[in-house]
Amino acid sequence: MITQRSWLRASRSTYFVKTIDERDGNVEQRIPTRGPLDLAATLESGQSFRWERHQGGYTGVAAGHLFFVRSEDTELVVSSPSCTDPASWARAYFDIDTDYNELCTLLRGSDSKVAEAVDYCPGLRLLRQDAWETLVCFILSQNNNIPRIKQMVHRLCSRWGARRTEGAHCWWQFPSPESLASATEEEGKQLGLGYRALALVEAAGKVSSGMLDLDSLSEMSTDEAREILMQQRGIGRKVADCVLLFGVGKLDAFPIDVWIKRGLEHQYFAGEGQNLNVLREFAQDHFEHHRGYAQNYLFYFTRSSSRKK
DNA sequence: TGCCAGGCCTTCC
DNA sequence: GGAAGGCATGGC
Repeated sequence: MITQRSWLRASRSTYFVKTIDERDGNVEQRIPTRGPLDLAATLESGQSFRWERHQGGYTGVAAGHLFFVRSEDTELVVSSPSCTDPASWARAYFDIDTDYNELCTLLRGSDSKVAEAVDYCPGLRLLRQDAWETLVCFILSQNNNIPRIKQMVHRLCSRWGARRTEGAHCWWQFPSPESLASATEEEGKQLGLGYRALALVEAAGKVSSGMLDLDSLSEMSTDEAREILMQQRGIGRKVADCVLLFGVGKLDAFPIDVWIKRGLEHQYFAGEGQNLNVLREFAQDHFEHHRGYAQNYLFYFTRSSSRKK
């Protein structure tokens, strides 16, 4: 498998321009986005669950810090009351080192269906998130909808996350594995997490004890990493692939949820229902390169166009 | 009011 | 090995 990232990356000549945000006094940093960037699509599409609209942009918590982001023309503007170098965080988080002009061109060349999905929202980014946070969020995601997942994550953070205050701002950090490991299944259920509570507490215990080393997953093959994740309670093929794609940077992962299943069946199988294994094999062969990016665009296209109808 | 949701697990055949 | 049913509950 040829990795696409090496040649999608261009030189790291990104420059930052610092200004002062008059609204809250935080230093703003501006990053050239190198291709389209649609913040609404990216932050509300069910990759991450901790962002809210705020004064023409978004506010959210990541890596323990509170961030404000907005897009202006070809720049991403980012500030934070606590992080001293929000631009460095944003560049990684929003996949800025990938040239999305080039990526979109590559994907459009794969087939007309993918081209349609890319053209529907070329500014959709693949977020590069923390593996632990991604693991927790996607354990909660099973048989659930995005607004409710956001609620659950919010409750989880305010119950077991550390509270931080900086000036006029306060926020909850994402709970550490140690913090969640101290919780019980019953407490999770009382918080409205349902039957997912047990999987959550077990995963926290394994991560905090070192039995499950999330950092090591990036060093493994995607298949090896997936196998380890799927040994955990409450983590099946789909959740594992989401963790690998959004949290570990395995760009060949291709999570198949109900929307992707529907989309693939509609686009490639004349609407005829297919077994999940058939769809996995199809995706493996058909989307040989940049599979994870293709999945992201197809998910957004299928879900959004369906909701419009 | 009833179906659905970024599914997984167990049981049954 | 694959299909069916159960699981909690808010959104639509």
